[in-house]
Amino acid sequence: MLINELSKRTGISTFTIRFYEKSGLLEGKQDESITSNNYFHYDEISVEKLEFIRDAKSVGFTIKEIGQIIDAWYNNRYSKAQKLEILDEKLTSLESKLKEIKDMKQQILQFKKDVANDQC
Amino acid sequence: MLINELSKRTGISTFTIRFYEKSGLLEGKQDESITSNNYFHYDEISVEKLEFIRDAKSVGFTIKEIGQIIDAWYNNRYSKAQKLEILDEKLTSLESKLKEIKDMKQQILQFKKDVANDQC
DNA sequence: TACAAGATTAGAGTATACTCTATGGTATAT
DNA sequence: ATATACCATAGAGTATACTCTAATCTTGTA
Repeated sequence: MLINELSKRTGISTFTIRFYEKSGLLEGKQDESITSNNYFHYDEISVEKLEFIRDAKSVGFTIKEIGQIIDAWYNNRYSKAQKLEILDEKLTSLESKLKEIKDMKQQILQFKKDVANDQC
Repeated sequence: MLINELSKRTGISTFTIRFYEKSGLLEGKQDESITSNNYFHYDEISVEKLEFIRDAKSVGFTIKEIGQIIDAWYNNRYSKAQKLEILDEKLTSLESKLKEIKDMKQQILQFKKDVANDQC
C-alpha cells in the first residue's frame, strides 16, 4: 500500500508517518520493477509498527525508546544479548509505569471523594 | 521551605519548579511580615504536587492535563460538577493506559521469546 | 565586613515531536 | 488533454517542556 492508505488504515497523518520514517521507526520499499515513479510501498508490518508506536507514546515512551524496542525486534542492529537487555529494560520501565498508574488511580479516586464531600 | 530545599526534597531542579509555577501547577507564598526580601515559601502540599507531577508525566500526561487534575483537587477554578467530570475523564484515560501497558508487556514478552528462539 | 551561597525576574536557548509549505513529478477519471 | 488527486524531497514553522544566562538583591558564615 502507498502512504495515503497507510495513513487511512492507522489514522496517523502522512506528515507524521514520514517523520517516523526519517526517525528510523519504519520504512517503505520502492518497487524496483517500476521505473516511472519512486513511490514507497508499505506492508502490514508498517501498520503493526504504527499501532505499537501510538500505544507506546500514550504511556510515555519517547521516539528514541520506541526506536530501541523496534530495533530489538525487527532489526539486526543489536546482538541477541543486547536485544534481550533492551527488552528487559523496557519491561522494568513498564512495571514502574503500571505501579504509578495504579497509585494515581487510587489518588484520583480519593480526590473524587474529597470533592464529593466538599473537603477541598 | 525555600525553593532550594524544595528542589532537594523532590529531586526536581529549581528551574523546572519555577517553570511549573509559571504554568500554574503550584505556588509559593511570600511572608508578609518580612519586608527585607521577596522570597517565596513552599509547604508540604508543594512536595506532594511535585511528586504527583513526576508520576503523571512518566505515564504520559501533559502539563495541561496535570494542571486540570490539580485544579480539580486543590483549587476552586471549577464547579463541583466540573471537578468530578475532569477527574472521571482522567480515570478513563488511566484505564486505557493501564490496558495499553498490559498489552505492551505481553507484546514485549513475545518479542523476547522471538529473539531467544532466533525468530527475527 | 567581605564573600560565597542563594533568592528574584526577564528573557534567551535547547530538545523533542510533530506539522506544514513549496516545488515538482506521476496517476487516473472525464 | 486536462483536472485533481496523489507521490517525493527539502526545509521552515509550531507546540511543549524544559534549561540556562544575566542582572541584581539578600542572607549567613569566616
